[in-house]
Amino acid sequence: MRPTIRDVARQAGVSIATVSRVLREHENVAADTRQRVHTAVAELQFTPSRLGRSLAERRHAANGIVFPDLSGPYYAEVVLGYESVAAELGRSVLILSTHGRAAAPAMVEEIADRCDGLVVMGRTVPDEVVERLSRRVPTVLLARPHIAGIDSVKADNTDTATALAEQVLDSGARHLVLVGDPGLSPDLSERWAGIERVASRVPDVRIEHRPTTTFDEAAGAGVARAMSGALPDAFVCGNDELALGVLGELRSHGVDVPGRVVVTGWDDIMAARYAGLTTVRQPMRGLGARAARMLDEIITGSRTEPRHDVLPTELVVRTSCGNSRKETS
Amino acid sequence: MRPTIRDVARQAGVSIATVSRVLREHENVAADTRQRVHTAVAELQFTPSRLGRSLAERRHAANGIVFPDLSGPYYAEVVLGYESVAAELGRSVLILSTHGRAAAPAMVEEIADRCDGLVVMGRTVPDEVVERLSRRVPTVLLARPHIAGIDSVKADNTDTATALAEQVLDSGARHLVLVGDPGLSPDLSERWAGIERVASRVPDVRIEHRPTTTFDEAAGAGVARAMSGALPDAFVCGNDELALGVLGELRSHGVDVPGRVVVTGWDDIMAARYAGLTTVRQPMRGLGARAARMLDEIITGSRTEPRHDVLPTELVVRTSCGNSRKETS
DNA sequence: TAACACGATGTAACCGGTTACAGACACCGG
DNA sequence: CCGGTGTCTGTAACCGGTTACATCGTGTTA
Repeated sequence: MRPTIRDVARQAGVSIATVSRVLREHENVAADTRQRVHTAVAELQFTPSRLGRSLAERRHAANGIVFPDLSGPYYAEVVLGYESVAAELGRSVLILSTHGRAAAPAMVEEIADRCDGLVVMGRTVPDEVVERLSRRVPTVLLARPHIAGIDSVKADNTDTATALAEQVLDSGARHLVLVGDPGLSPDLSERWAGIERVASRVPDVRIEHRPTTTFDEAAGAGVARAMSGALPDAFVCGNDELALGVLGELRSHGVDVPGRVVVTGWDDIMAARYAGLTTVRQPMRGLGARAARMLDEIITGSRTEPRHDVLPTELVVRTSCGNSRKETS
Repeated sequence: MRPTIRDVARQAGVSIATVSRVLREHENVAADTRQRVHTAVAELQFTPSRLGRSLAERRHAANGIVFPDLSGPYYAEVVLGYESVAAELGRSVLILSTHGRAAAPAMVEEIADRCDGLVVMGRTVPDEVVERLSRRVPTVLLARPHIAGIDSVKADNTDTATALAEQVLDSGARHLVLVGDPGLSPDLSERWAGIERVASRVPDVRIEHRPTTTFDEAAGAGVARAMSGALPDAFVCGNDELALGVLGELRSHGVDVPGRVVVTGWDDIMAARYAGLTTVRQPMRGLGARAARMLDEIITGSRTEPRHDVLPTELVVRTSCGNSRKETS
């Protein structure tokens, strides 16, 4: 059995209060008493129980983050950014991947009860769950639409969607297919809205939607295959994985990209560079890091007014749309 | 203030023991009493405190995983596999990225104190720390050399290193450069050993080492640049990121791959497919999942003998070494 | 009808820390 | 020599649950 503070107290011949004082580095402990306690701690190899301490202090010194899935570079990078700031602030990190599970709300409640603050990402649990949660524990939304009174961080979708739309239209494309279900990701509806706004100002533009149930390469390839009979001028995809799927399917059938069709993605994952994909770079780690700091502000109470941050994104033009020369940057 | 079990007891007109019994679904509680408790719970929106419960039950219902970094697809995938099994087993997941920080051992001890079991990956903390840890909490090593008495899982390095070496030598290469520091990753030394064993059986093979301090593309590009004056026949890289860096550098200088030089990686990350990189596929999620199950076996006590599992890996031949036709599988 | 078993419930002691409060003791000035 | 002040330390009451054990009332059996 692991030693407790009472064992240390007995060994040092003092009370548990004194042991606690020494460990918490309180003042007003005589030097020789402090020494005796330290010796006892060392002899017993005592480390205070995190549980006991948390219960008494009424804080966990841990934060949580909830995301739909960790596959694909996007979420992993966000979580990494989050973890690194949380660690710097002396907090452990709990993760929960909801993975489309029906039990997600219960799982989120469970994790909420283990930490002092929680970040909830995009497509994980419904708004009413988030609202209930946020009443119990400080909450920051990440890549999710605002909810009144709850902090949020997201990457810009609208401005860069505009730039992306211009790039696509500049390439001469008029028949655009938007790949990905905006119902599955709040980011997507903003992106599509931005693109449609630009498109509406140009004559003869035709926009078609192709929702997918997942956001992976297989889904992208499926869309491209289904349209192989009547190709549009452009596949504008909701993320890079979809776009890479489209691109792979087209290229394997000898379709000239960007000559015949242009393709764009979103996120700028590593593979996008190697595939020459035109896309939008998001500050993935920055999102996680910012969320961690905002959460800390709420937890420590250094800020009380809610904040809604939008981090800038950047259009990255490569060969798949609008840049004829080879590029690997 | 959040309601406690005593508030519920008062509201329902019963004792806290009865409330606990109802919540834990013990038998021997009268139906109407149970009903009253449930009503009180609902009215107060009571949820038991995880801390109080953990303290009394002396278990956390949480597991931890420690890894060096989450950047790059490898660790993210492993963590994902781990999380999904842990969630299935009803355990929350704590993550800790040591990130080369000097304070890593202390951080690991901290996280160890928050969970019922811990997975420690490759290059995070020294063996003596792991041994101390494993005396306190069930531990599984992942992608780390065995330590007597401590469970471990890893992907096969030796067999596939043999296959890879044969592939490289079959391509005609005789002057091989091994990129990546085996001191930084236990996996690497096994891979290099396997390759050198094969090479030693072929006449006139010359092997050179080029350690790098990191495992990213920049490091790979740096090595290729440094050798541009006197190119070897093959760059055999410790992971895909290094290989992609090498490949990018070579191609941007018009070096013919695989005509003039062949390049191989390890891991089979997504970008490898798009870059046509010959590499070795690791069951990344499988590693995480297996570790989670092994840990569960130790925690529940369903197994007491240590186990050392090795998961199979697979050589994936693409254009960068040994396969002339285009491939995107 | 008394003895007994058993089901339902409460009491209180844990789990392992923190900390308010009180007490003991030494030293000071009037 | 006495009251006041300040330092050091211990007692005990928390934090919020679980559970062994005691208690009480009822139905069953000899």
